[in-house]
Amino acid sequence: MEVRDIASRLEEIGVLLELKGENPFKVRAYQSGARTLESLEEDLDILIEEERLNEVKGIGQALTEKIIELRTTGELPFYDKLRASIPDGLIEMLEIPGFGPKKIRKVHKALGVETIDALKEVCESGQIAELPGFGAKSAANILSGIENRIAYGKRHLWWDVEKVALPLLEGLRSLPEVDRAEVAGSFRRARETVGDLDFIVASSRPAPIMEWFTTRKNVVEVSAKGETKSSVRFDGGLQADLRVVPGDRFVFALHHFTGSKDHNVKMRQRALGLGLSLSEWGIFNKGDEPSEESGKAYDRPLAKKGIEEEADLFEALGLDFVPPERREGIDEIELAEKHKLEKPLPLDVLKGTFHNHTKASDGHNTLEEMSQAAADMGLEYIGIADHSKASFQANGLSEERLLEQVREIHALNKNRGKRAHLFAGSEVDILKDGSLDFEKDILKELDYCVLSVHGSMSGQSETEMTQRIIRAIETDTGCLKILGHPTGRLLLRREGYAVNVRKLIDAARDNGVLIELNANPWRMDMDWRYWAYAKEQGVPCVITPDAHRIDDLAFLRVGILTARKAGLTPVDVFNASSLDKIKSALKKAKA
DNA sequence: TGTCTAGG
DNA sequence: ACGGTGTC
DNA sequence: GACACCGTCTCCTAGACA
Repeated sequence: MEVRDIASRLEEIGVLLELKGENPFKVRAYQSGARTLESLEEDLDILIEEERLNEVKGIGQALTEKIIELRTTGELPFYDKLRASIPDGLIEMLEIPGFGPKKIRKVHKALGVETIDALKEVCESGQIAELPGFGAKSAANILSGIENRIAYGKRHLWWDVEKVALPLLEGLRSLPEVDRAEVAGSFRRARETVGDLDFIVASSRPAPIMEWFTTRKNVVEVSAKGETKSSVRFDGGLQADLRVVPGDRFVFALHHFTGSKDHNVKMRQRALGLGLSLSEWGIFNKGDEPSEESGKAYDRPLAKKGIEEEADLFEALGLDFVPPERREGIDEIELAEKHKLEKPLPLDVLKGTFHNHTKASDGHNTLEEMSQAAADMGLEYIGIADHSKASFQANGLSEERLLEQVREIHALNKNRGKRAHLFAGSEVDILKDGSLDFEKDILKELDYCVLSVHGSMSGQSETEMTQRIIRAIETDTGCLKILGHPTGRLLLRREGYAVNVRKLIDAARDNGVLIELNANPWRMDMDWRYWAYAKEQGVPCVITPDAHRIDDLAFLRVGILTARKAGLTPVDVFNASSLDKIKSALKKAKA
């Protein structure tokens, strides 16, 4: 089992133990074990080998055994038993907003409630309101929480959220009462999916802003409307929070609500080390408590003056500016301290792209339209990689149709005017046994090919799938190879197939194969978390939109944000190179 | 008031 | 459950 | 050196409820 999966398993054990009402310190032990595991500097296998795992702070006897078991066998009977000892209904109840482990336990113990339906009943019958700590209001809230929990818990594609966020942001900024406005949260960090939207506004007159926000057309529910904070839900289920803060606190609120949580914790720890205390309300000297009468956290003097931008806030803690995309609490603070944080990729870094479809397979535009659209975006070149014949469902091209397309591309390039240069490629299916859907005699006619798995995705073990793809990576195609969407995931729809991504990266390194950052909002594959390793191994990234129509070329923008998140720089990104350089690289790959 | 939940 | 302390 | 015992916080804040 992968290290990250082991960590989340430990995390889950923590949750389950909490539901069982176990010793809170035991619960915490699992949670902190999960944390340390995720940010482990050393290689887990080496630690296990040398029997040094229990020397790691926070991992003792019990956790060591469980981690080893998960790593070597992927199984953990302790977990299975624990899981089986808790009714599924109780775990489901965690999705009800405002209803956490303690309350679930209480209701379970006092009334024997084990399912959501039973919970509904005791709410309606009034039994729950009798319990100490509960009342009529609690019952009503639980009931509405049950009704909405599906929509509440749902996450949304970054791309879809942006369509809601930008018009709202623009609207907020155009209000006369608004001094500054930004979107914060995981959207600003460019996470591949977003739970809810957070808007932060600087103003001294919140009321009209709240009013404007809660009366937007697509608002279906106003779940909170206070003096400084409102929450609404849009059709489609997306929730958005608006917070209005005084101008001199804007930066602190923006930073706080941008997160991530882990990043915030690290920032606050750092502040403490400097004798300061950081919160969403400002940065204070450690001893300064809020004044007695108000008790409000912001009611103390700021320890630093003149913090107007986030960069000032980082500087106050002795750090370089950390771009929002990097704030995941991984290593960005250490890097910012040592002035080693990569400069964020500029939004115009790409000179061209690869992996796009046309009408010939399952796209909607012609070669000419695609190359014109690419030029309109300021790109010098665009690669076409329509599906191969095995992708029957996508109208994959036969050998004849592909060769015909290559001829057409050459003709268009001869007389291209202001259009972008076209590269001839193919998205070649990696078949079940790891062979490719086209033979070398066809592939060598291409400028490049994208190797992707589309069929027979289930039923293979991680080892088999990894071997399958490695075999494809090692195949001589007579042209440059790009590994396409390495895990095959479709966000919010289906998990990727089981595959050892690190081994794929190693194989790509050994065979001079590039890896795609497929910026199609459903994919975002390879995942940003793996790129640091790819970069370390010297495997270049190709940012592609996997466009099926000209509008999809815009996906490149979120691809760049994701590459920023991964800490990639222009030298790591293949298609940051100009047309001439790409041409010679492609030629070299054919030699 | 204390307890619980939620938020980053 | 972990880690430090004190005890034999 | 094994064992029992005991305290245990990654940070900081708001708001709902009884």
